[in-house]
Amino acid sequence: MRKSDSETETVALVNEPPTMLYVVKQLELAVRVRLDELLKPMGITVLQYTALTVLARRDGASSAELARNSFVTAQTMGEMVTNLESKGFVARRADTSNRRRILIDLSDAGRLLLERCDVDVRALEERMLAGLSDDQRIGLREVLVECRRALCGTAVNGS
Amino acid sequence: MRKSDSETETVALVNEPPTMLYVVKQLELAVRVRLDELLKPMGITVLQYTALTVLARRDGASSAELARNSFVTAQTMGEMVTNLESKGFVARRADTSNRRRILIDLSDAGRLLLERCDVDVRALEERMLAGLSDDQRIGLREVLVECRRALCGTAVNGS
DNA sequence: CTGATATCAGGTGAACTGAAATCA
DNA sequence: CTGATTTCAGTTAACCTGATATCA
Repeated sequence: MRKSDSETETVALVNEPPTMLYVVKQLELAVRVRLDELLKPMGITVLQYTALTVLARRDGASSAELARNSFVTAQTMGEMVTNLESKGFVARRADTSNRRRILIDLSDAGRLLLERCDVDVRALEERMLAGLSDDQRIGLREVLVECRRALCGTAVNGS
Repeated sequence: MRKSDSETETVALVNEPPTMLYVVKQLELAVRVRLDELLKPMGITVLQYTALTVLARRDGASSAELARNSFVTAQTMGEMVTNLESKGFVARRADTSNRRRILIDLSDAGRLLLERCDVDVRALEERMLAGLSDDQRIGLREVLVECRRALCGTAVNGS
């Protein structure tokens, strides 16, 4: 399994290339740092921003649904929603057809915040993809979605 | 800016596809959860494991170097190294040529731990890539590395 | 009764800023 | 003196488990 032909001149401790898992992590790490720099002046964290963007595409979701989508427990997501609510970016609303559920909506302030971030976030994404051809961009999206699906059996959208 | 042609039958709030930044994050999220399940029985966290794999390829690095490689502050990395040292997975060693630096090495226990994780981590990676052709795998690595480089100007290896 | 949801309580690992000491 | 490294102290956001109440 482990090939030992050390062709490179580097330190021969482990001369295999980094794993794909590591490369994925390194990219996400770089994205997170840049996104954090961008969002800090806006008063929200990367995770809060992510939750807001999910709500922008799935308005009226329950806290439990958001939790499943983000791979966290219902308690954790409940705290985050409370936090976002106290900042005025989301509002909770009772579900008339099911009194145990509490639906979550973006507030106008939340929508405005996302719009204000939009330009900078798009610029960041463009910067990340700058060295790629159109075909590479399309292929990258497909491949990332496929990898994600292979790991958890769910679509990125959360269905 | 906001196109209003609601062709789909879903909630027409935002019918654009998720951003690439979001897809990258979702994949890393899925990887982290699976890796966490895998590493928990080994007694280390994903971040500790990552630090160990970096040391396996760059033995004798300083805490500050590791911090830069992982986009965290020197304080944070210092704590993590202390943690790993107390578990016996790394050892600190004085730099004879520069007394302010403290070099960090994997211990035998640390190397053994990585070897014990290796099979499961490789299986996880293979699971993630299962739906991809060889060409797609090669292309994915190149593209991810290029995206990372575009965001921070450094090679994945940390030079 | 079972299962899903929400929430409270308590705790932890991981990150930050600020400040200080050491040393090239 | 400047800059890099390490480390101490305090704080925070984000996550966990466990327990509890509600409701379909």
